[in-house]
Amino acid sequence: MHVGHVYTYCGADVFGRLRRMQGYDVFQPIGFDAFGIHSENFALKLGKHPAEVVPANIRRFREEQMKLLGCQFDWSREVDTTQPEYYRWTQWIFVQLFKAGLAYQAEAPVNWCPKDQTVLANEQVIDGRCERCDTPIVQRVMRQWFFRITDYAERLLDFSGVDFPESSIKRQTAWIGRSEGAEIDFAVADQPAEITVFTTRPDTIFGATFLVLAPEHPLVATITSAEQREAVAAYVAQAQRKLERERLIGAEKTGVFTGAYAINPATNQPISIWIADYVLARYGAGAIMAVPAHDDRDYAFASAYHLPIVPVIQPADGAIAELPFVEDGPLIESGEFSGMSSAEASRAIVGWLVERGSGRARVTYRLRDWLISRQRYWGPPIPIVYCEACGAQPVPEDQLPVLLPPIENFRPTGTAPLASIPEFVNTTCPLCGGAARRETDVSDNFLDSAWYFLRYLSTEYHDRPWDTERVRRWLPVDHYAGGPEHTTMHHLYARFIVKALHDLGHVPYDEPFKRLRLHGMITKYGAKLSKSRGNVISPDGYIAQYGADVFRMYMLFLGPWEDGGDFTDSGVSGVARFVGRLWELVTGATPRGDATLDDEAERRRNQLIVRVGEGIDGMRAHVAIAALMEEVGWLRGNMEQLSANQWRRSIETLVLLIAPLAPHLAEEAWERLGHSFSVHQQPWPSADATLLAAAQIEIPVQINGKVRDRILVAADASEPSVTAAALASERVRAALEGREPRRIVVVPGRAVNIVR
RNA sequence: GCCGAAGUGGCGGAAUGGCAGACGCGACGGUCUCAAAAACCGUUGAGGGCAACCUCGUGUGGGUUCGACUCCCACCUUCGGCACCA
Repeated sequence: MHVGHVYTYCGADVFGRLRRMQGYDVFQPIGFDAFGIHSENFALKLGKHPAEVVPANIRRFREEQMKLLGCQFDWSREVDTTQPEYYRWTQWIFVQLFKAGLAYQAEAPVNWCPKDQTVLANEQVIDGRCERCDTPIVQRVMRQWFFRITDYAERLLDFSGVDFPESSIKRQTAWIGRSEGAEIDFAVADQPAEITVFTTRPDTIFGATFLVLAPEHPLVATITSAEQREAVAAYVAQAQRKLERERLIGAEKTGVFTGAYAINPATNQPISIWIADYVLARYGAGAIMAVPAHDDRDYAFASAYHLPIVPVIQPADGAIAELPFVEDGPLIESGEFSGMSSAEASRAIVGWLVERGSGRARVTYRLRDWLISRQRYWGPPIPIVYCEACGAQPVPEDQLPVLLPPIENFRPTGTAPLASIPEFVNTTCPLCGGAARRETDVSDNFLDSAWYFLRYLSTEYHDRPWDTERVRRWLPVDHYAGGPEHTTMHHLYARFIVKALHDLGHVPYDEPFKRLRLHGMITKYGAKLSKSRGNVISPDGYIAQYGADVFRMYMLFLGPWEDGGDFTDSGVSGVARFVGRLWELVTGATPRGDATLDDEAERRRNQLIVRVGEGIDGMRAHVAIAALMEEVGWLRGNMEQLSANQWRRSIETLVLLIAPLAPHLAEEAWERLGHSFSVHQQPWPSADATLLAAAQIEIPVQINGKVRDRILVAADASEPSVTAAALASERVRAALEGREPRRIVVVPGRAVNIVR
């Protein structure tokens, strides 16, 4: 555990504790997501077995670290995703999706991590590198299991019912990447084949002067001419060897002619068909119509290979366009469509293609189906059995879980470790009883975490994954505290799984999280905390020295929770000093002062309730802590002017308000004040709105926007009386230099501005 | 290149149209002490003035407004994300 974890957990805990005091039933669960490559690699590094390392780590994490933080986790409902009673239901979800046709097997180009020796989902490739080990990813064609998350693309774009940060919505939307356009079929000249392309610019079809297929396009071999066969084969082989990253970033456009021609359905002219790696097999149709006059990439390619460039769009102002001209504009050289605007022409041309049966409107998504298989050991076996006669069959639900067998050599080799265990592989078909083989891949770690919020509620149930009544009562999650790194992975997957389970009748709602709040990152000298950088900071020493309460508050005092911050321990002493002063107020003698400041103290007390509550509610505990510090300072300085009753009222409020932030201190203080256990079961103090404002307030008097004086007026003073008071001020009169004000703006309760 | 967030003292930050710099760190001065630490008290945006006070000041340039850190436009910088997505 490092200080980043403390920041995350305590930020969420302070919020949860406030809500509990505010009278909500708060369920704050915790669990361990300990399957997956990360845990397995860690075990490999230690030369131990994950089944041994994981429980030991969980124990240390829970007993020696988490429990010291003072978070109100419900440990009785802890989950551990590596336990059979948990992953049984992960497998059950797989079976539900399989039965619904949402899990399927396909031969497809996939991301392969050569170091981890497994495939990865698209979301788990960061900048062309493995999300876990940073190794450059290569493409491989393999038969793998996928979830049809793309079927949910449209619904995943709908955030209308949830309160998510704008950044999260934007990122998920961009990741899903909806784009409207058309599919257009091009007949191949002198061959029975047809090539379908996807374009967002059907209006430019008259300018399509060649076609480009991705090297992996299934028709490449079919259409290539005998003369070009060798060159094409060489190019395809070369493209396969390249890392995806190199293909994407390579500035130079490369490609090769297939020797074949297609007919442009708009012009009826033959156009050459090329293969180039700037066209991606996994997007759209894996093939494009190239319009070099109106697309940067096609222009670069056409220039490099001396292909024809035909402008068919004009700038709206009629100027001669500098090519490539990628904006919209009126069509030229486009037959009956000439003169139409891009938007108008797109509609008309798609209509015309539909009539001829050679095209259709089409929406495409950048989102890929979720690749679920992993050729690794440490995960839930995918619950599928292959039978010669009956094909792929799900393991019957009453036979779940498919236990992960304890094996010694689990080192990844590229083929699933489970495949080396005949006792595991060989089984019988659940349908016909004949000999069958088990699936030997395990499922993606992100599937484990895509549903745990459902399991927390019903950890004691062994006959069902969750109790419907409890789901109805507690879910969806009211406040989900997480990291922005999960935006296009965990959050997206969880939303998908819940929507799928909803459609299958297993949960009554279709968004897992109502309110999402993202925490910022804790850095050291501006760098992310990581073992490889050697800058991981453990909270243990700080907690031992200052106590958990001081450390919690210190971390949150860094600034807004969503901003994170750079960890320097230079400010811990300030929080420690504050806690010491508060403690003195609680334990010191009660003053019997003259009560002259009782009214002010009461007003401050009410204001404090509002400030602390609003600060915590907005995940800005630092302003709540600052307000508490101010109040402690004020009480210390005005003891002699407060009655014993008012003093006690103020101190008790202070203790109640600090309870979410410093739970241990507050409990002890509460007891010292003569109350019984527990301060955390007390209601959050309510502020009396009528006491928030003072009878007399000080407001600034500005002249031309510059503050020249401050005057004391009644809070409810009328405009004319405020004006009169402002003009009566010595300083104002001096600044006016005898001139008549041209205008006087009175903002009730805030300011007066005199325009000279 | 595109999308997003942010730029305020020496530092973390506060103020979301009305007194810029709350609160804290650091620094400086003081009390206590043989001394130091701790604790406590005070000062601390820049410049000017003996002083009361004055001038400037929230990345840069423009704009809206009686009034702008806050709203609008353009730009610069930093961070995060996406990136040949047709």
